[in-house]
Amino acid sequence: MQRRPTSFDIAALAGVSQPTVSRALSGNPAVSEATRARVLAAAQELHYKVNKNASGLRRQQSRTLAVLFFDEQSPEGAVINPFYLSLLGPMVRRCADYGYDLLISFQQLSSDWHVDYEDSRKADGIILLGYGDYLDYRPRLEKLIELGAHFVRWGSGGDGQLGTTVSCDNEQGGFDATTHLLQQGRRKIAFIGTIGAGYPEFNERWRGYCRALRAAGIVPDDQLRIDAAPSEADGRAALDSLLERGAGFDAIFAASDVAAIGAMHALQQVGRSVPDIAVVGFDDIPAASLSSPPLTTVTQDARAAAEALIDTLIAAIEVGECVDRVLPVRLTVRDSSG
Amino acid sequence: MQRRPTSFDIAALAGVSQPTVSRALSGNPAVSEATRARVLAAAQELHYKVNKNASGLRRQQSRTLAVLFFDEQSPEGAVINPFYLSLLGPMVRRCADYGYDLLISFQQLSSDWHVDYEDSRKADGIILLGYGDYLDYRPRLEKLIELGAHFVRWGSGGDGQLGTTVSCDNEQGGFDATTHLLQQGRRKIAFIGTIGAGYPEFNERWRGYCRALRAAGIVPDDQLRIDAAPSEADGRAALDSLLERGAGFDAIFAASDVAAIGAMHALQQVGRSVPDIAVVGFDDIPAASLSSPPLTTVTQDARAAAEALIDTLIAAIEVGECVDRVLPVRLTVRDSSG
DNA sequence: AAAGGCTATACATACGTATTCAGCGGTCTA
DNA sequence: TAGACCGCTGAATACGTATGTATAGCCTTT
Repeated sequence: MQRRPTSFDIAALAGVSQPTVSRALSGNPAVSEATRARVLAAAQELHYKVNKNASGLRRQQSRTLAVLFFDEQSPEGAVINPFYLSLLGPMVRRCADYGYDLLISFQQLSSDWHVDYEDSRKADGIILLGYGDYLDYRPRLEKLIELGAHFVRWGSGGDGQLGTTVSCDNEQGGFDATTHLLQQGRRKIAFIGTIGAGYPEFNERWRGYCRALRAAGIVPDDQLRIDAAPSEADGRAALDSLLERGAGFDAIFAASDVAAIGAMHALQQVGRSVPDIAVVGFDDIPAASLSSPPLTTVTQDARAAAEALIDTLIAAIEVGECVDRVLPVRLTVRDSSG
Repeated sequence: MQRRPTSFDIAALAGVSQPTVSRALSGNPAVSEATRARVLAAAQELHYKVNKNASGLRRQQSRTLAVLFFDEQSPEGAVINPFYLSLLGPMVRRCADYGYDLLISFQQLSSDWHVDYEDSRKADGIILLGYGDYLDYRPRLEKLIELGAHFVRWGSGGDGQLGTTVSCDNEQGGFDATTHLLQQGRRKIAFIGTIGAGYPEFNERWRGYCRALRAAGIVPDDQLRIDAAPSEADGRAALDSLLERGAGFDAIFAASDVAAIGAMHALQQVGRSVPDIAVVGFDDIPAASLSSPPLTTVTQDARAAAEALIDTLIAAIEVGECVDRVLPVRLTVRDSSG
């Protein structure tokens, strides 16, 4: 691998000094256009790329963003939320647009906050994914704030939140999904998803569900709500307890796709056809379109989410402004809701 | 954000000079154990972390590996093979063990090789994922070799390959899947997957399929083989043409899970039950266990694959040895194969 | 015409680390 | 006992860039 050209090589070729090269390439207005053009030509010719190490050392920054995935412990290896994985590609692209690199970390929820801490020194900013209110996350966020670190979370915006948040409009998604079912003539719509602690987004989806019902003159029935974490097994179990309760229902709105799929399986196992009992999920994970029947669900636009996260974080770093953002959602109707 | 401590701060605290700190932390044997202990204690106390920029600048290396995902162009955004995504977490962990960072890039297959080129200067080594023999990849690999870059590919090992490859035992996987179906008493097993150009792994899976059939005294029937790319639509279409041909079959081995799921859907649509016609896939993507019925498939161990990739690449970088590796596969039997 | 202001560039330096070389005390050998 | 040698540490320096400060040239102003 031949030696990389340095800014001195460019300077020599362009007939200027090294500092001028640096300024020309960084868009410093003190450099005349004629000079800049010569420098750019020379840089192009030698395939010159700024040395990130040297540049970062000098500027005292890394031009790197860290993404922290918090995965739930599972028996064999960690299972990452598919939605978060789908953010990865678009995030990388957006970062590249800004000239930032993306550093990926996977964290066990159980591990120490030390890791956040370390990442806060390696990167100019942090993106927190999968950071519900599992565990005692507050002290960790407070620590980050105390360190002066820039960070953005994906999740429920909501009330007593710490730091900046980007989220999708969970409440509206819940409303749209439920309204869709109502429009199909369903009246007894069950809700599958844990309310209260654990998954803040679920609370908002639940609120949207209730609002839609009330708008149709229906009072939410507590008999039709079952706790379920986002997992296939929980979705299955939720449906079973629903049947046990004996409360009649003609549709299901699950707060997560995987639980919705679990519920569909359980339904089919007891011989109930699925477009017959309509099912709607939330997330639009890849498996949603592969299930049978394909799952109607609330789609979160991964690219928009990724770009919003990056944009927000970089704004926080470079301009210092911190504005929460809520992204729109879209109902994707497939066969599971008739 | 308070100023990061430097090696000078550690030196002062430990009562030694800065070079000694550097040596102590990098495990240089010239440092006495007593001194090293003092240095480590001081470093711990101040939460000292080596400045990557400075270190990289001095050593002329980045201690970074680049992962290049090559995604297939799809109408809306790029769809990444779920298996590759599942490699990500384990790869990051393994890298961290070695003290390397992981830089992620997503590439359009159509884009210039310049990107590889650039990445080859930003990273000490490159991992190529999704680099089938789509397009004209040979010249690009040759360019990388010419640059003296270290890289490892995931894919089919095979014959005229360029560079080092880590792969799973596709041939054995095809053999195991087919043997499993034979043991279930199936005799007319269709193969769904494109043979020839495009997906080198598929050829190996096909070879395993043929070997298993021949071992059972069955001659592979060309009527029972249908081309299909790894997509749900192609799997569906493949099954339709299979039915059109009128060749009877009692089982299906698909060279990819997504095609297998597509085929199952098509089967169910024409009223054929799936454990009745047995279906086996390949990959064990997350959706495989969520399909209905859950899909029997050949599991590639993502963690083993990730670690093999990293280990191989780092060996190439640090020791200069390049050994191809083939990882074992495992048949995961679920309900789709009765 | 001399002083002042402005523009475009060069000079010098600092960022934090790793490494080469030199030095210092002590042990071993002849 | 002198010289060679070894184990450990410190001084000096280089990596490539970005930036504060100085300087040279030119134009304006009175």
